[in-house]
Amino acid sequence: MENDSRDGAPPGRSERARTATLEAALALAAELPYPQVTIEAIAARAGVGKATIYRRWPHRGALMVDAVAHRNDRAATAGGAVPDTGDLAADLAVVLRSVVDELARPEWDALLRALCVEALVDTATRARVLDLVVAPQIALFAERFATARSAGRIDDAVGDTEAFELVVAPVFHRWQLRTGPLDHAYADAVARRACRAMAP
Amino acid sequence: MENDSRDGAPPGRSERARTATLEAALALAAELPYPQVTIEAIAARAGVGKATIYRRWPHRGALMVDAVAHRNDRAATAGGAVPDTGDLAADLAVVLRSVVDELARPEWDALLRALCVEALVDTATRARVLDLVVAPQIALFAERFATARSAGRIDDAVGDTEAFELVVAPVFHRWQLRTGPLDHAYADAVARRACRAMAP
Amino acid sequence: MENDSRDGAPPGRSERARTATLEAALALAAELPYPQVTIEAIAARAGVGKATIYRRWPHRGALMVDAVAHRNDRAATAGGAVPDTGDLAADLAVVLRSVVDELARPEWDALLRALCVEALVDTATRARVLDLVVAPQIALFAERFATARSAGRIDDAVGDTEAFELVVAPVFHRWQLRTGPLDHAYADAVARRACRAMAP
Amino acid sequence: MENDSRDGAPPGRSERARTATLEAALALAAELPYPQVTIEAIAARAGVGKATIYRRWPHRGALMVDAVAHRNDRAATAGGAVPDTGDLAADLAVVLRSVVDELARPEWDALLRALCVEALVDTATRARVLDLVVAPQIALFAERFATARSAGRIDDAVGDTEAFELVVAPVFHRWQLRTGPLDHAYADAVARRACRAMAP
DNA sequence: GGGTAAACGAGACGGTACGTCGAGTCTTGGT
DNA sequence: ACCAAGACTCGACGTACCGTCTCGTTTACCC
Repeated sequence: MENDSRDGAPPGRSERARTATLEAALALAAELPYPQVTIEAIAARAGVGKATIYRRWPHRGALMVDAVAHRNDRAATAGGAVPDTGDLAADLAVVLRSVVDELARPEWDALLRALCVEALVDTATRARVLDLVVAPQIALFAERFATARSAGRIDDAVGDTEAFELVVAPVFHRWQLRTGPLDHAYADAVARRACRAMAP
Repeated sequence: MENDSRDGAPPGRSERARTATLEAALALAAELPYPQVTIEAIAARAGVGKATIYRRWPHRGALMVDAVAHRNDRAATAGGAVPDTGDLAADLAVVLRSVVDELARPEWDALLRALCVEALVDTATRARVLDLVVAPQIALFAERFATARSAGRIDDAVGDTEAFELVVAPVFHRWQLRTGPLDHAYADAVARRACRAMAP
Repeated sequence: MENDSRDGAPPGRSERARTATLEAALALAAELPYPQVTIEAIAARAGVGKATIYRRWPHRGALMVDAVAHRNDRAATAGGAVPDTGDLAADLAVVLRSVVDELARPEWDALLRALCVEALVDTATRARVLDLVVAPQIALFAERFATARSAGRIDDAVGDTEAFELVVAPVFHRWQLRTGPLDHAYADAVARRACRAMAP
Repeated sequence: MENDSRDGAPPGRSERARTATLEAALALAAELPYPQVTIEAIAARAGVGKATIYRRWPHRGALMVDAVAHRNDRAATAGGAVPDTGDLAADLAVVLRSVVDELARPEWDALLRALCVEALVDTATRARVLDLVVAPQIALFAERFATARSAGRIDDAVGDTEAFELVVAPVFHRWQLRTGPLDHAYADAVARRACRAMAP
């Protein structure tokens, strides 16, 4: 169960090095401005040689993606699936509120910003972010969307990704550009509006 | 006589150096991966001393923001105001299509990614981006929103920023994370859904 | 009386600028490591524009030579001529002792080191040092040497320069390389040995 | 295996980098005005990173001293010991002539001037010059002085350093300030006079 | 005594080198 | 056999001066 280097790397004696590296990356991303989260600093913090890092990841971006995925493995991210009380807007509001709360925590905020930077700078990294971080998030919503769709609350023409975007994009946008306060009120408003947008 | 600096800005005697720097920054951002858009490269391309750049801008981020603002000064942003045919969804669709088209142009795509990177890395830069780039965009929509609001197509509770986010955020999200194709069809769908979301 | 720029420069309104520059150069040479005695620092200290300095001197070396000459104009350097008590060795010892004392004063030490650096780095400057600083020193000894020569204490084959070198070179050498203590005892020994060396 | 650094010196793994740096420094000092002998130029010429130089030497001065010492290691200094024909003046004249000849070679002249500049600018460097360059020279004379002393040609009160200075200082002085021609005739005269000066 | 030209202070300009830091590669020792 | 440690080359960082160049602003001289 993932005790192996992610991409079929030689069975590598030390899972330890891998874990230490990922943890160090997470820790540094949380406590330093991102440009100071250098491979050198990560290696030092992890008590690992730089070569050991380069042997496993081609660049910092790839490492950071794995670090976030690693973190998400440990804590089933945003509390698992979307609740289903029958009231779609309310259920989405609950999730968005918790998303907003997480984004308010500096570590997670910094980590996500780091991830976005890497995704913006390199296309391949962006694809990895999509697969390992965004797609799982969409999957968490998919089930609830399916229910809502069969209850006639979501237009059949609106796919899971599209629905996800209607719900999450405004929060993402406001988080990244800080066009306004990112609070529970905003989460509620977005949930409500998104429901209307998706309605048949 | 061109011996004037921007807006009574402190020092800058020669506008020439300023302009050359901004143009060089734009050109390099368009043709190189962003990490290679170094101050050194910009200075060389602009035929300007590094010190001249550092005398005007504290870091690359500030310079890039000004470069984008400079570009927007020259080309009245994305074609000026939002059209008003009376059909809000159609009008927004027109704008979103042109936004999508612009984002498909590699130079603008690269430039915007650069801007986002800087905004993600430094809070002060993010604020500048908001003021100099995002706010003007919102302003372009504001008039149309006002009309729509008085025509009863937008809920009075939805402010300009909020409305802007409902319209633009999904496109922004898809552009940044490439969760799906970013084309005219998507622009139309988003415009339509956003209108419903904003309705009273 | 030297109230004019040294080399027939246009009648130059301000002797003040010239003097202030030279004094600033002397002051800085006395208080800073020589590499920090920059034209920029001298200009700032003198309250003078950099261009004003470059208008008068082609490089720092030329400026420093003039500065030393300026200083020597003010204070008839090492107390004027060599005494003549009839005892050559004793007379020379008196002078060498005062030379040693001067070299022990940090300002003069630093200034001379600066001068030597410039002379070592540029041939033209070396020539100027020779003319404006060393030759006058030799001249101070010449009269005493003449007396000694007619008293049969100096071989007629030994010219003034040669005699000067026999007397001063060991002190200069020891000052520059610190091969040993540079004190009155050494001054006396050198004076005595030099007399024997010069004898017919 | 050449993997050894100088004298059990702390880090330096590759002797290659060290040697290349020293040779480059010597070459550049011989062919450029000293202010152009920059660390950057040395690194480039040596095919070595600047950091590698700074890792080994704190400033250019220290590097130049080692470079000269390195050169002297390769070519047993100025032809080895002072000859001993029984005639002290003649023996010293031979040596001084070869010193004069060496100083006439532009490379050695330039190198020595560089060394003097560094010694004049920094006290610690001066001490290193003394230890690594001057002291060995004195040692070469010491043996001959000892012989001469027991032959009653040198006053017992004149130590090796003092004797060395009497012999070499005039040449050094004339070399540095060019008070007159630096040729064999001068070498002979100085040797002769120095012998008289040292006599009991 | 007012008008003009020069020299001035200030300091921005295009450059070069500084000394530092990190990237990514490679070598050495230790376990 | 693999790994931490860290030296290696390379290149960008941000700073400091270089020597040149505009700028207005004083003077000092000549009408």
